[in-house]
Amino acid sequence: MKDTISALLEEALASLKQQGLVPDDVSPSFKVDPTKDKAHGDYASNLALMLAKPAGKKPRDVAEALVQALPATDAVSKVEIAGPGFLNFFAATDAVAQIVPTILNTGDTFGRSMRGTGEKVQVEFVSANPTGPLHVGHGRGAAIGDCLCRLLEATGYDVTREFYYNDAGAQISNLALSVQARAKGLTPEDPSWPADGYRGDYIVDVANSYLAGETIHADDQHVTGAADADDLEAIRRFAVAYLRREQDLDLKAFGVEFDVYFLESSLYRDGKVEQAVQRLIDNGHTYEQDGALWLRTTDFGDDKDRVMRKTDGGYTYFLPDVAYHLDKWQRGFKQVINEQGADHHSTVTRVRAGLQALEADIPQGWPDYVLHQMVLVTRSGEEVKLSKRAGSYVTLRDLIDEVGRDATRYFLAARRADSQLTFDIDLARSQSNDNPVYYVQYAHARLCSVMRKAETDGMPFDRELGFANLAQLEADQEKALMNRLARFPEVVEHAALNREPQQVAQYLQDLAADFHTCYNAVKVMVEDDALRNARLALGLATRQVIRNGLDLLGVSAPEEM
RNA sequence: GCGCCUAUAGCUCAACCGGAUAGAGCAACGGCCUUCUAAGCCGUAGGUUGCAGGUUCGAGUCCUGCUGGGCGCGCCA
Repeated sequence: MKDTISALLEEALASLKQQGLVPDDVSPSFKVDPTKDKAHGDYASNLALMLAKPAGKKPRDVAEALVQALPATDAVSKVEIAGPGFLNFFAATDAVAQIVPTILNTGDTFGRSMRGTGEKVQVEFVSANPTGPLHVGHGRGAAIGDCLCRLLEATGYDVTREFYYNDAGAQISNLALSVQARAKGLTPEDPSWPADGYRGDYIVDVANSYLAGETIHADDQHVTGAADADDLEAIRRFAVAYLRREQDLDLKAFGVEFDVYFLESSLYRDGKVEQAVQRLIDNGHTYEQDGALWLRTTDFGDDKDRVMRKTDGGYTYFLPDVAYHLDKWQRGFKQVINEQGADHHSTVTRVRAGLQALEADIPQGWPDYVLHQMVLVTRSGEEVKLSKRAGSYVTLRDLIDEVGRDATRYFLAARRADSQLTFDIDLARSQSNDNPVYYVQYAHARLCSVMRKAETDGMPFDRELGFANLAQLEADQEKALMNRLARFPEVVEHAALNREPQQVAQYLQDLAADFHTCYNAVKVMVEDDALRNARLALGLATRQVIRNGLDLLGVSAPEEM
């Protein structure tokens, strides 16, 4: 419908140009938007307002000329000029209702497009260090990242989900020392406990498993505990494998799976870190100072230069990051999105600066970043800070176990990444109308119930009869619902291109509200065969779109509640 | 001190490339179940979009300055 109106306006615009009312070189990016107020029709355009200045006329006069020039069509029943010069389009009921067969004929693919034309996109997200269980912040990253991937896939991109494991840095040495200390029976209270050691109870589990000689299956590798508390290297390998497996299990329980697990250690093993260093030195962007090797990132917008090789010969985390991103580029990803916590935002400038310094024809501003703000968890109005297992933070596993996968995913993905999120456990658990997840799922279950009723009453949906009588869907609530359904594809595209999964959640709540309103206003199971089947068709279409939308969020669509 | 994010109804949040009278839910108040799931619906009330300027036909949205909140400013990641 929106496209139809845009096309009509394009023709009218061409006609005005021909008449000499508008200069030929004007091609405004005008909008055709759904109206907020029914009095303004179904769609409104600002084209006349955009043309007023170049045409040297009053907006309303331009609007008048546009209306005159609009080609005839039976999709639109009425066009009005309103306000400062908006064109209000009233869609013909028949035309609006055509969305119903469109949805039912395309089914699961309704809302999908080939906008991305199969282009490769990589989304890196979660990327937690294998030093402990995933926390709520990782959960937010997982929910946002995975929904983004689903949106991009629905928009026609070839998506790779990637998880980067920092398995080579100082944090890992720290982990090994902590597990070793536990294996030797030390506790964090002991004076010889390693400085900055990990204190959570899970370290005890790792140590016990190691001492018991258990075998860990993580990814493609199997690591068996050497049971030797003095073999720090064996402890390190075992602990990393153990925690990676644990994180994988949590992510699986959350419905998130990755295509590629990229290990930081592989960058060292394959010489990619060395190559990156050499390239930066060769390009003349480095200098030695205080016994360290620095990269002049200030040449590329950073506020201070950064150390890349420490006085002890080791590299700072930032250098493998640069090497890693060069590798992404060389793998052919013209589009890369990094989803991370905003507490790491300082790496954005740094990594981009490092990539520019490589002089590898990587565009400025590559890669994209989606940064999410902190998550605060509350219960009974109080902040929850501790979990026994992890110590100082709430784990993703805690949330999934307590409130369920659907509610956890929905809550973590339904807010703009930019704003801080308060995760209210009581609200997420509540099976009541103040819980948005249930509100949407209930709409789906209710529709399933209607369909079941149609079957059991011996009046199953007759597709041909339904499609033939869609013009009978004349109630305001039905028109509003159909207009909402028609918007789904643009919502998907918009959410994908702007990297804003929360728009899908917002849309679903609006759609569910439109449906519930309709449900209360209009009875589906009426005697009149024609009318009943038209309404069943609308119901099925609504159910399909709710299902498609929930699927983009990775949330289930229950048939009964 | 500097950088990034943020401020919208009592609360939690929306608002598509700048569009018409800023929208939902919760909480409050009043209604709707002998009829397809009341986990629902209808209605009432609730706003100087943090403050002050600017840009223009038009600003919650863009620009500048302030104020409050979060995060960051390591040879940690």
